[in-house]
Amino acid sequence: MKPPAAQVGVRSTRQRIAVLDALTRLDDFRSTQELHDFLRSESQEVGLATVYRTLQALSDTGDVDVIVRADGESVYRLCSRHHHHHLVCRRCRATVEVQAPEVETWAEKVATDNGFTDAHHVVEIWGLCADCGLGEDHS
Amino acid sequence: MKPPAAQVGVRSTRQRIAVLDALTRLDDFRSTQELHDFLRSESQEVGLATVYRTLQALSDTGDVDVIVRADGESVYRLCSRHHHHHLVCRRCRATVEVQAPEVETWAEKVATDNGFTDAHHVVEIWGLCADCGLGEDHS
DNA sequence: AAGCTTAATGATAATGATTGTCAAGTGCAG
DNA sequence: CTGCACTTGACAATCATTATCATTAAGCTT
Repeated sequence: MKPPAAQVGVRSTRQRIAVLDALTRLDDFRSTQELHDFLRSESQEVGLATVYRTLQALSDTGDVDVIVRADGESVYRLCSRHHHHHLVCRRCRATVEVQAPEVETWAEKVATDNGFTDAHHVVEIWGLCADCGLGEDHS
Repeated sequence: MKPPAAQVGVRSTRQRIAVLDALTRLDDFRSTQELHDFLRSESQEVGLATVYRTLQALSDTGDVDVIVRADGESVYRLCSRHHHHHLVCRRCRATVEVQAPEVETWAEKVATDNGFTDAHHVVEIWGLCADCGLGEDHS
């Protein structure tokens, strides 16, 4: 009557291992497309849809951090060593990574004080970098 | 030589007034599409593209707050002049406004230290509010 | 090792939010 | 009132992400 249920569960595939390995080595927030390009640059053939699916699964299980950038694109990073933020030039897109222990503490406190749990935060600073801000003249 | 420059600046149009008015009455984070639907439900005919443009302009001038939801969609809400941040429940979307003088100072310093000028920043804290975090069980 | 069940993959179409285009409309200084 | 630059709106174009579905392969079972 009952078919002999072959198996149930998550399988370990070449593709998943490749994505996880890439995340380990990149160690920074990357979009799905970037991860996909990176894998291709190493001749690791993994379908784009599979990268999407894998990242989604990893984020569901909490193995990777996800943040949604200002343009709406999601970026992923292996959970979760040194958390840092970004200072971005709104003109040339130059990016500086910023550490901010005090902000981490502050965010955690704000969340706790308001009864929130399991809090994450996103901090982005936009401005004009030294080069772009020189002859700048906008109201 | 110089053409008699009819005018320069932002104009007050029926559409912009309608969007602003809708934001005033809704008083909560709404997506562009939601705003557009709301306007149509009141027979306020405003093109979708115009709603997008208006919200974008308002966010550029700092008249509305923008946050990017977890699904990548941007949502807007009229905001008071004073700069503040948000603590948002990722489940029920309850929002708490947060003041953070120390973060303002920090962001300004980070920008200046790196040669950036005219800096703005966005700080969002996501978590589970007291209600939603109660029987929570996510690995 | 071979069979077998079903999760996983990948090529591609579909979706949905947002932006670009451009002819037609309109606020407002003169 | 007039003219022009700012705006609008209908629709095409983008672009990230998701759905589809036939094919491949992980890993129990025998």
